[in-house]
Order: sequence, then C-alpha cells, then structure tokens
Amino acid sequence: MKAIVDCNNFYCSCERLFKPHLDHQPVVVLSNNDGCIISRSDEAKKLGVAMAGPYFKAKPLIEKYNVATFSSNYNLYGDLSWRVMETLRVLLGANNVEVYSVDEAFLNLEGFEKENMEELGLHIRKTVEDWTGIKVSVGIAPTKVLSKVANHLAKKNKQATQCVVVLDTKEKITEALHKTPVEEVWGVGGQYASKLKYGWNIHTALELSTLSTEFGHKFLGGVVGVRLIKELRGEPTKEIDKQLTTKKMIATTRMFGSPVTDIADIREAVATYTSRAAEKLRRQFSAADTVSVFVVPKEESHSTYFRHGPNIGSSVTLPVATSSTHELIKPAVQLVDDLFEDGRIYKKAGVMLSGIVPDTSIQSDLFVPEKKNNGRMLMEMIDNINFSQRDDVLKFASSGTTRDWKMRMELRSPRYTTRWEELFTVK
DNA sequence: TCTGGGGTCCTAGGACCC
DNA sequence: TCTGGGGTCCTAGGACCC
Repeated sequence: MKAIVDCNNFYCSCERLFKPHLDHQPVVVLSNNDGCIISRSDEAKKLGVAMAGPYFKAKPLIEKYNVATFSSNYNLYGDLSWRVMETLRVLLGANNVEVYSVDEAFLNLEGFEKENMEELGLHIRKTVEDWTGIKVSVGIAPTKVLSKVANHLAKKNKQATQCVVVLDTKEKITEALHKTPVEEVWGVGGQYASKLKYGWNIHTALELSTLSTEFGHKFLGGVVGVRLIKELRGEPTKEIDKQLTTKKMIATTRMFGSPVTDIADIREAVATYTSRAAEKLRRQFSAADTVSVFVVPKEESHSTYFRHGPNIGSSVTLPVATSSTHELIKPAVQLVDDLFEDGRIYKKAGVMLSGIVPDTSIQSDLFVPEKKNNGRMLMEMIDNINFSQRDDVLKFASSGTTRDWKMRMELRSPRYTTRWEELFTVK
C-alpha cells in the first residue's frame, strides 16, 4: 500500500502557526511580487476567493471580509516543510519517504501492511501535528493515483474522516472513484478534463477507470494516459513509482518587482539567479555544462486573457561541467549582454542549468588545464552559512546590492524560525 | 495599473548517419 | 525503369504537477 501525506493549506497554516488568533479566520498567501493567490484557508475558499487568481481581482472581496493577507515567506515555509518531512522520516524510515513537493510526500507502507491502516494513518496525522503544529491529510491506497483520490476525499470531509481515508477494498475504491469528478484526478488537467466531459461524456473517475488503455494512449498523452488508467484500476505502474533523485534541469527565474530598462540591473538579477541555481546544483552533488539565460520584455496586452510574452533566450555550452558559482555567472552575464536591446522594457529574466552530470564524474577536457579544486571548499562554506540562515547572507559582488529589480513583498511575516532577530516573542 | 516559479514527461519532426 | 530503412540526437511544443 502507498500513502500520500499532504499539508492542509500549507502556506496559510504556516502563517497561522505564529498567529493563533487567525485560526478560523480567512487567510490568503500571495505569490512572489504579490501577484497571485497561491494558498487559501478553508474560510477564504468559502468566501469565494479564487485559487491562483490575480490578487488585484480578489482585492475587493478580501477587503470586504477583512481577509488576513501575507506575501510569501519561503524562509518560514521551507523550514516548516523540512520539519514535517523529518517527522515522517522518523516515523517510517527515510527510505520509505519520497518528498514530492514542499507540502506533500508519498510513503511506501510495505512492511506496515499487517497493522491497521486506518490507525497508522491517524497516528501519522497526529504525530506530525503534535511535533510541528502543521495539520496534514493522509490518503492510503494500492497506487499513487488512488492514494491521491483518497487524500482528496479526506480533505473534502475533514470532520467525518479525521483527515484520513483508506481505500483498501474493491468496494471502497469503486465508491471513491464514483464520487470523484474526472477533473480532480491527479494527471487530468483542464485540457483533458474538457475533452473527456464534452467529447466523450466521461464525468467521473470511475468512468475514466473503465476506459481501455488504448483510449488512454490515443487521447490522454500516450504512455502517460495508459499509466493513469492502470493506476486508477489499482494496478501500480513502475514508472510512476520511480523516485526522482537528481534533477535534469535546474532553473531560477523571476518577475522583476518593477519593469527594468537598465542592462546593469538585468546583469545583477541574472547573477543572483545564477548563484541560486548553482546552489541547487551543488545541493544534489551535480555539475552542469549548459547555461541558458532568457529575458522577457514587457508587452502591451490587448487580449482579455492573460498571456506571458515570449522568452528571448540563448544558451552556451561550457567545455567542462561545473558547479562553481563564479564559473557559471561569467557566461550567464555574457548572455545577458548578447540578448539585451537598448530601449526595451523588461519584466522578467531567468537562468537555466542543464547538461547535468554527477559532480564526481565530471568529464575532463584535454584542452582545459586541470584546476585545483579549491573553489569547492569555498562554495561549501558559503552554502552552509546561507542554508543555516535560509537566505543569502553571503553573495557574489556581481549580484549587486542596489536591487531595483527585487521583488515586492510588502506583506511578509517575520522569519520566525530562521532568524534570531525575528524570533517569536511570548509576552 | 497590477496575473508565480519551479519542475516532469512525452511526441513529432528535422538533421544526420550508415 | 529504377529512388531503402533503421537508428540516433536534438529541439520545440504541449500536457501535466504543486
């Protein structure tokens, strides 16, 4: 059996942890630049605040009902996420925990099968809440896709289920699938959902599970669709179980806080993003040989639908893969100079690292003199200090200090758990 | 006026090779 | 009169996830 543990309204819960007076009050958390709403408390959902909708559109509703609103505080969320995942690792063993996202983890429950699954689920939920203060929902079923279905049902009816749903018999699975609209199935997005409903009159997960795998192959993304249907039927598929350990691409991209016209600002931003991407690279003990940079100019929008402008990008392949920040910054900034056009207004830039290989087996190049690996120790030292603070305390000079392009974060709460000077005080 | 920032996988089609 | 077939690698684009 497999389980998914999912934090309830994670970012909102993190904010509430230090503001207990907000329990049972509507709360929302905004994306970078305070652009979109990315987390809503149950109360905010009930008021009709739209998920992933732009903040400015929801503002009248938010002000009318006095919804508590926060900018994203990733230092806080990252630290609490780490605590939740550690708790799961203590409970089930690190090998049985697959962190899927900041607020979700899959659990392998083989070896725990003999115990009562319901009890196990309740125990997990209670322990995580006791140790971290974060409420979670648990879905348990034979496959990952079905455990997601179980988790949805747990969240939909928190009172009755106590946030734990187990699908361990054919009858329970059939009933659960019958109650689940097709668009709520993990792996069915907007495109497939409307095709299924309006094209083929498929409305529930149960109906979807009865379709042939050939149908899945033809209309739901090839082998992806085949896996989806099999998993819904309770047949685990190997590919979906494979844990992703090292990333094949690492990106850091941001909208600017305000539009930028000065190449110096873009150079600084790209240098900063490169530092961040290189850190991610070193965290997974990898090196990269390809650096890509893109910029996005601001464009007039005439359509009523929101569209991102085109990315104008370019990339360069280095003779040798590296994970050193300074070796990656140089080509990245060079690419900015190639791409930048005087007189244009830019709203976003990004850096992507690819051609990723393990750091230990970097292919050496005959024509590049072998370097002493003294940069590595420096990098590790910087990473350790910055990680302990969950922020950049140390950075490269090319990242700049003026930061005209930096994000807006007007409503951010204190970094309670990672900064001494922002510790929570008890009166 | 104001719409995030990561990632993944898959397919199709073109270039190129033998 | 006759004009293969199979393989690899790369890129772009589409779909999905949180």
